[in-house]
Amino acid sequence: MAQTLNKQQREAVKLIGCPVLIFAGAGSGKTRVLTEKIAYLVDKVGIPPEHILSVTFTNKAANEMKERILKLIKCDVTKMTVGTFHSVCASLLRKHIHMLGYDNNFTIYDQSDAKQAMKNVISSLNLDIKTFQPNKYQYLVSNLKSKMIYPNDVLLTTDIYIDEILKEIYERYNELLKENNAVDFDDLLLLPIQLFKQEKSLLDYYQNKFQYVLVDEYQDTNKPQFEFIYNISKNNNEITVVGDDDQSIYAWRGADIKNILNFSNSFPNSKIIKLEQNYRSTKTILDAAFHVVSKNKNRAEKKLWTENEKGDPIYINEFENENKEARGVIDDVLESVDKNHTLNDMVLLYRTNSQSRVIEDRLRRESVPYHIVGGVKFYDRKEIKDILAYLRYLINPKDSISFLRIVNFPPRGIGKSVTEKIIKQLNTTDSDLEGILKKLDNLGLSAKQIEKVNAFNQIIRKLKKTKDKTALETVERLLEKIKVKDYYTNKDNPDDYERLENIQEFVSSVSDFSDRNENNGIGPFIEEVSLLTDIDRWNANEQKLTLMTLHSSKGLEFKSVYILGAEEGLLPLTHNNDDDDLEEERRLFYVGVTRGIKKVSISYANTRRRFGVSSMFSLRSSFIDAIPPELCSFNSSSSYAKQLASKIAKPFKPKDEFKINDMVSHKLYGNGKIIMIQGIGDNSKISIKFRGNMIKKFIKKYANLKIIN
DNA sequence: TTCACAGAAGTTTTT
DNA sequence: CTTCTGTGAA
Repeated sequence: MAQTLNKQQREAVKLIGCPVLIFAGAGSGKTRVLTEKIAYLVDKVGIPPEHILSVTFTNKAANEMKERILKLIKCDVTKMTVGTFHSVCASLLRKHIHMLGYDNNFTIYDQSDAKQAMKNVISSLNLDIKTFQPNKYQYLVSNLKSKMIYPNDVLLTTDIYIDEILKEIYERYNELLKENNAVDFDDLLLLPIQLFKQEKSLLDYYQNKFQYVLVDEYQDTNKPQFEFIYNISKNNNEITVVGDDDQSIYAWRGADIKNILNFSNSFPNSKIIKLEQNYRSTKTILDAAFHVVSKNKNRAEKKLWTENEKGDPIYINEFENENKEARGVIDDVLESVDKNHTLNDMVLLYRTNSQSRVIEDRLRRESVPYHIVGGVKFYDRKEIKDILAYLRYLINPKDSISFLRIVNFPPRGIGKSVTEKIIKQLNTTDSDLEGILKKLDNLGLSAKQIEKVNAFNQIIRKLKKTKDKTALETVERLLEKIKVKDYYTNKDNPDDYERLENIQEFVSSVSDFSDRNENNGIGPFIEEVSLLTDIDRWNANEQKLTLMTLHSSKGLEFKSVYILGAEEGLLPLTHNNDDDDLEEERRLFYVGVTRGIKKVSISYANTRRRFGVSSMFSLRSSFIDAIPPELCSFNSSSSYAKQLASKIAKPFKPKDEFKINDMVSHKLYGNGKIIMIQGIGDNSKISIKFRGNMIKKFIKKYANLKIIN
């Protein structure tokens, strides 16, 4: 990174008084420009921090931005509003959503909650769940919302045709959410716009509050996001957006490339600045990436350049199958670690989350520490969602989705017949969930059933007393009350052990939250958790190898980048032969390649298992063929296989560092002695005798045992 | 009501 | 190959 700003960067920083669009290519220092601009606005122009709104793509980026501003100038960054669209909108709604008939303690539904809600809607409309798949309808509704098409807009011109049934489902879904005092991710963006429309004074307030607006990754904004910032800044005209049409990779979730391409029309008298000097990558990497993306018809003409060296060629590696690919790539990673790289210099990128499995298996065998971004997210795990559901229900007693999740978990004898009666009452009368649970008499329940529901009510009532304590206290009390640890300990399912560990990790994250924040009740905790993305939990400084999807890698950089599975049908991933889709895949590939600083390796496998069984032959990606061969170094399968043969000749032997009679320590149970080992490798089962002759059996890879002397 | 088992279905990408 | 769903027995 250059020490001083170049001419265009400087211009972008200092240009105020009109809307500014910065076309910033990969690695051109756009985040730096945004940061410097904010510092300039505060320090030189004299705009108070509280009048600045800066929107980033992830919470992580927001935090980094704040830190970087602090390094440049002295100011109170906490007064500044820096965050993602979703988090900014959420905190706005916390203050004003009552104007729309919700309570300010509303719950934010993530997509699995939304799916559950959709499922309830479809069955309450007596529709066949097989024909009207909740998944599909949730997707359809979300798509409509992200285009700001409402139930009453029966449009034949859009690509989604709203028929009567979709309309009814859509309407009923919205009603259900409102009855639950809940919003989904789309509502988070839509409701503020509705508020602005409805309450003119509120719009005035925010126009006045946010005198200067900055937006990062502008190419990936959708219609509601555009409306949001447009409303706020249309009078002041003090707005700076940064984006790169070549890196637009979220059209599938409603991001509208027109937002960036038509910026000048939306904001009159705007100026455009182009940042075309790349400070990140080698000439070779840039050249290769350009040759791929320039195949796109739909793109603004531009070319990045760099003063950096030519550097290594692009390494193209062919493998027989996905297992050998994983092995080959990891061998290369380990070799680099021996030379001049550390594990966190490198990243493994792939198109679909499911590709991580084979890689993980290999990494575990080699005992390489790694971290996966995405996939099954931590807060999406069943055991964590259950606990969160309790917390959410404590805050928002109208939340029927959370209620249904916890009313019989851990099992307390409240079954389908009871919950169905409650839900029916909810759907057919005006009373809300809270009211129904207060008087159970007229539900037609047996005395025993009433007793059980009251036992549940009792637990909730007791927990409510700690509601205003710190999140940590509430969670600890909760775990104690519902005896969830006992529930998982007493069953003999090997997965349950991992569940316990996750709960433990959850508790430490709550504890961490309580330490970190002054305002540390369960409300703020849930708010943070529901808007946290996986990348926010990722620590780039840890000595671990990072694995993530190409999508997640946007905005990051690594000394060495591996792109796996570059095969036709996988990257590009094609479901139909739409040109627009192919162009987006190409941009995705472009994003991946341009993450690299020094070295980019691309690999593909000749056969790849999908759905576990069927092995199919695959062709190498056309994206590879778009890179001029003189920029590449090819490793064909056969020669690579030979190289490998000499290296891999020594048979792989699992590292079983545990022996019978070893003393080991365990996070939960303390110290104990190994009395039995069944099987070998990571999946072996280890029996340990702890204090008081308590014997527990663990799966090695999950147990996290440490040898003690 | 709960648990266990069998069968079916499913993979883009994420706030 | 996994994860979810539905069915039947205790």
